[in-house]
Amino acid sequence: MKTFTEFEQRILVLLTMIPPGKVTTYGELARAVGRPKAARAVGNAVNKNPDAPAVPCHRVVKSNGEIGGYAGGTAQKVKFLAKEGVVVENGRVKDFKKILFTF
DNA sequence: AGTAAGGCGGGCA
DNA sequence: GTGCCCGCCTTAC
Repeated sequence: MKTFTEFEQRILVLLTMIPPGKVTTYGELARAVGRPKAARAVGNAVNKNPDAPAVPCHRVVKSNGEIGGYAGGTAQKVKFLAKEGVVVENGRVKDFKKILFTF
């Protein structure tokens, strides 16, 4: 078991709460952990995501609706989202606000 | 122990 | 809508 920091663990848990077909933002996650300005830290935690399939890190997008980045490639991220019913256009989530899941 | 980098956010011109 | 700045938090080497 690697040294999972509280922060990381918190993010991972929150990610698992995200229902399929929905997306959240780094800012929301940061806010959920009590650090609304820790969006970067969130991205970092998610990036090191130990259980990629178990933790829907691909369901995390930027605050402006952009896909953001992905350790395996944004294309892969979009692919996964599309499979879950999330439509992505030109690197941005369609109806982002509508499928945005907030804690 | 200190430094660098990171899958960002928000505000302003 | 675009571009630029700074700020914020954490992890890893």
